[in-house]
Amino acid sequence: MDPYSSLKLENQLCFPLYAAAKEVVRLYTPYLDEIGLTYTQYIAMMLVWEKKEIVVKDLAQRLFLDTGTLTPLLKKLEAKGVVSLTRAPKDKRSVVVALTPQGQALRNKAAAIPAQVGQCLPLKPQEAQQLYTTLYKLLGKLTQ
Amino acid sequence: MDPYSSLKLENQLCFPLYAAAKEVVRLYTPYLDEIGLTYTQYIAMMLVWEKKEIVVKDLAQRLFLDTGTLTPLLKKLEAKGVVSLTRAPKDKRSVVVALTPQGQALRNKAAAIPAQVGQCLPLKPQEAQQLYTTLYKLLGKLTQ
DNA sequence: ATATAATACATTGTATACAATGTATTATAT
DNA sequence: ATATAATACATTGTATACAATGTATTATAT
Repeated sequence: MDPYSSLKLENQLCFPLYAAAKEVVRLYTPYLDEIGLTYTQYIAMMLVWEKKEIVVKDLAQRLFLDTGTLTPLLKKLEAKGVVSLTRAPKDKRSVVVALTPQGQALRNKAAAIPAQVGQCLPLKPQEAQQLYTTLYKLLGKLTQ
Repeated sequence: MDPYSSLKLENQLCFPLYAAAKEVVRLYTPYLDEIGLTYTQYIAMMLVWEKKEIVVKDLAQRLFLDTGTLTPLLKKLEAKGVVSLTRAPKDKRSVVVALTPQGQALRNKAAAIPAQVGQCLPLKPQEAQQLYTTLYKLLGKLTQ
């Protein structure tokens, strides 16, 4: 019996998770390139598209990212003109990320991406559903 | 019917994958800090521990990483003294990553980590198994 | 009312991650 | 045998990702 078998890469759950996440992000890249977003910018925009306005704190919480990542990323989105950044009048510590007309226009370009990428994901609907459920369960437990 | 529903973060499979991977890596960090490795260094060392010697090309293939990531990472592992890097005599384009005595010693320190982290992973054995299988299926299809 | 704590974000420093490009070596076609 | 292609790795540039720390603002305790 190999005393180190638990240290084998193939016996780790973390590794396929890490690698699959990277490969799926890479799958998005050519489509995202066309609309000028990175993957992280894309998931941030998804929340802005949905909420129209969202405070950095909430964005950070929903995306599991901290301000060290978000602050520079949001400045880039602002530079592209797809969001505006303003201090909240009620609480000047907060920064409101708001959708601009250009950001709304970008949404139309992005609308086709989920279907395009989805077709490249080689999972049956039931497998995808199960993966989704398990991952959210994991996420919920890991971040409480 | 919302024409943008597919663009909602909560309807994406990629997002929980991306976020869960990050959170699981974060779960490793305190344990890896104790032995002075980053997560990526750790998965690289797993292959070195298993193979004793492995060429950069094979390492890249197994880890789904390219040389832009691996070259500097391997130089850091070399600086720590846990691997040696030498050009292969048979093919001077290849670089052989070999385990050193210090690298072997590090393996003993690392041996406890999988069990420690495993206890923090809130999944039943059957769920973990299913997740593992689905992720490898996904990886296999994505990288062929 | 005011000192203190907590909050929200910004900044700094370190470490990936990868596309694009460069370079030395080896394999292949003729 | 030699020009050309392919291979393996290195380098450069851009973009995260996050721990640690700093700063302005707000909440709280007394």
